[in-house]
Amino acid sequence: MSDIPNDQPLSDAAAGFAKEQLKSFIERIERLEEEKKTIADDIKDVFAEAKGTGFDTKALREILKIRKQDADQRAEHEAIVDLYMQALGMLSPS
Amino acid sequence: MSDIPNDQPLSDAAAGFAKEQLKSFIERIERLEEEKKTIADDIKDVFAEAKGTGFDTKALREILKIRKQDADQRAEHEAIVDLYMQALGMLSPS
Amino acid sequence: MSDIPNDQPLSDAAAGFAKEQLKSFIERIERLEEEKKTIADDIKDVFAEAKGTGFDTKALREILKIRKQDADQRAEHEAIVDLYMQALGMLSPS
Amino acid sequence: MSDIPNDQPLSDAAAGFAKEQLKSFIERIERLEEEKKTIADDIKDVFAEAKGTGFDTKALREILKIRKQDADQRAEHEAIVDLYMQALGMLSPS
DNA sequence: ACATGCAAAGGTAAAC
DNA sequence: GTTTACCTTTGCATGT
Repeated sequence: MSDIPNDQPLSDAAAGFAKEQLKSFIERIERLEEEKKTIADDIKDVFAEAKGTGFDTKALREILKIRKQDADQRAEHEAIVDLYMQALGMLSPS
Repeated sequence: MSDIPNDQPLSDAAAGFAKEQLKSFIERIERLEEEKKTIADDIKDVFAEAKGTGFDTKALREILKIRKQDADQRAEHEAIVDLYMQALGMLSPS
Repeated sequence: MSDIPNDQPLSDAAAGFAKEQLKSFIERIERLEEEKKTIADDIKDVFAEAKGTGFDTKALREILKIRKQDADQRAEHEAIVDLYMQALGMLSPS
Repeated sequence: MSDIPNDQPLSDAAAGFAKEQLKSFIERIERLEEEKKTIADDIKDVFAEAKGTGFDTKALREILKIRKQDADQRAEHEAIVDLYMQALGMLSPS
């Protein structure tokens, strides 16, 4: 529940600066959130289109999940290989 | 990495078409999910930057939430006004 | 922020009953949370013991993660097989 | 799944021993994680049961949080008292 | 169309 | 300070 830092013993210029910064951060985030929502809506549209073409969305989601898991696991396997190679001194520690 | 089953009583052409369509849907969605993740990461970066500048992220999130609520309320209010105006014949029905 | 249900127009007996019930639920949960914490501590102990024996805990965690992923993926694969079999009418829908 | 690398300059006996140890640690942890999950599920069940009886789970969680804070404060207090007693020679150091 | 249950994502807090 | 795990919340799908 803390507030914006130090607007008491600051010059008006500094306070105004912090205010502008705050406004900037807020607006940047809101802009990005908007873009994110747009993309989320696009995804929904694609699902709807696929459903309209006769595909089962539940199966589609399942496929996407598995493909994601595959990718994750590939990354994990590489991570553990690196870890072992480090342990064997075949790789310089990061 | 198995494909969709093509042992239904479909012509090879139709099966191949469905397969291409499926591939297209999957790839479109995966592409969009990637974009969504990029933006989510961007948002994280902005929060990190704000934190580094001395702002309290929890307070920032609270402000964003309030502003979002306000926006929602405004939208809802306008929707009701439109509805009334439609009912009164002051607006053409959508 | 709602409260315990209906303690206004209830007989003292009913109110007492609700109070006892509440106490019972709270205590059951607190008991379980305690057990959960004990086990979490046990896990930490095993990691510490392994580390003391010369094992790299980071590698251990990596192995555990992969084994978990394997299990999850096996379950997912079975789920999608079922889904396809349903789609092909080889399985009754759940 | 792959094992730990045994191409180090270790005797076969030593390598086999390490392998057994690793397996043991992994299995002990997985066993404990399973138990932890069981208890977490039990807790969920109790919340569900409470909800079914008409209690507001959000309020229940709030009560639990407050009681936990109280317990933590009490524990902290006792720790300080112990510390003082140790300092005064009224308690043997841990 | 609504309401409920479930799954995924994000946020928060703790552990290393 | 970074990462990881838990928990909360939200949105999505399903059924009535």
